[in-house]
Amino acid sequence: MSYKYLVLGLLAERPMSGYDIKKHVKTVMASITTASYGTLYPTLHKLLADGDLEMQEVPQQGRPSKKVYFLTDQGRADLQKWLHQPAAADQVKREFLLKLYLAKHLDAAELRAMLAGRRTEAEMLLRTYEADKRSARTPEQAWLADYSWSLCQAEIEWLQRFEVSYANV
Amino acid sequence: MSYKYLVLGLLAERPMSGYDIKKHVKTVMASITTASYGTLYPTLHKLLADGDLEMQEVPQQGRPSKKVYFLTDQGRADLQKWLHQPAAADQVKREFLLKLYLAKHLDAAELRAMLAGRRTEAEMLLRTYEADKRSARTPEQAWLADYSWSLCQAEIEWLQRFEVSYANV
DNA sequence: ATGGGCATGTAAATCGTTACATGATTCT
DNA sequence: AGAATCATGTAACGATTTACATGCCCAT
Repeated sequence: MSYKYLVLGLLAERPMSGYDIKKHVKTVMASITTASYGTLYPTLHKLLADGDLEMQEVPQQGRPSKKVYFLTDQGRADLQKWLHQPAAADQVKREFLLKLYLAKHLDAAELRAMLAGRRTEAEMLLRTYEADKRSARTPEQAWLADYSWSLCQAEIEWLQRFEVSYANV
Repeated sequence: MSYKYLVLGLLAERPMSGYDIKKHVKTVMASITTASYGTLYPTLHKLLADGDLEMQEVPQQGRPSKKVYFLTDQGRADLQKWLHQPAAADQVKREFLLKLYLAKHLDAAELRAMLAGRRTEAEMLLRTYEADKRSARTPEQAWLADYSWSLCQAEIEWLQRFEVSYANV
């Protein structure tokens, strides 16, 4: 997804270390990305080299010292520019879609099982989004959870319609 | 997405060359994947080496000869096994979601512009799905188009609700 | 003759995940 | 004592895209 703007966007809010960013991503942004250390640290190094970030090492008592990164003017400008561009139209690369497309190789019972399985998964996801909505601490977090919830709900409804209509065939 | 099963699934229907697969993918599966030659040919070579496929070169008059691939029993078994597994729960990695999350760095007018832009894009996509629904030649193609249409429609509705509620803030 | 379709492929670059490597401290 | 948390990073691997490279035929 280009993690550049993820990093830039989070650091625009407050200076952070790589570890801080990973924690933030894991706790409040899990529905957007799963960015790992293997991506995050190299991204920070690259942005530092490119002049989008600066870094200050902060010693701590009883802990390893932190490398705290913060935006330069250039980094801030890059972020603003990106934010003002329209979001790239992204493909919905779902494995499920491929299986649906290849459903001719399944018999009716198998197809129904697949759809039911998918719906069960989606219903579980929906519940995590509901939890996200309740625990949201900023408007942005709430929007995100609500958006994801809405699309997930739409998928469940589609699956239900499909299951009903397919049962009659 | 692992193109293995895309290739296996298409070849299960009828033997094809890499070129044929690419054409099929481009014309009727555009909403699922954009698989390029750089992925397709190496995937075919690998599946051939792994014993999932066999190949026969077919000379043609006035055209380069084709390498037509078809499934072995092993390939057919692999495909069946995969089809019977539940689809992996996939993340909705949308660039738009990241921008929404980072919206605190935009002022109200800019946010409205972003949402409107996104809605316009989604409405265009919706029209392509409607065209896909009309031109579908198999039930599977129709399901796919209908599924994509439903999710796209849900996104548009969410954006409209958001635009309305946000206009009052 | 130029562009498009048919047909094969490779190379370089980018992107990302997973697993590994290290080491101190704090909680149970 | 062992597990979790804090904190940094690298290496190997795998996946994918884009661009390149080749060449024949057909229609305008």
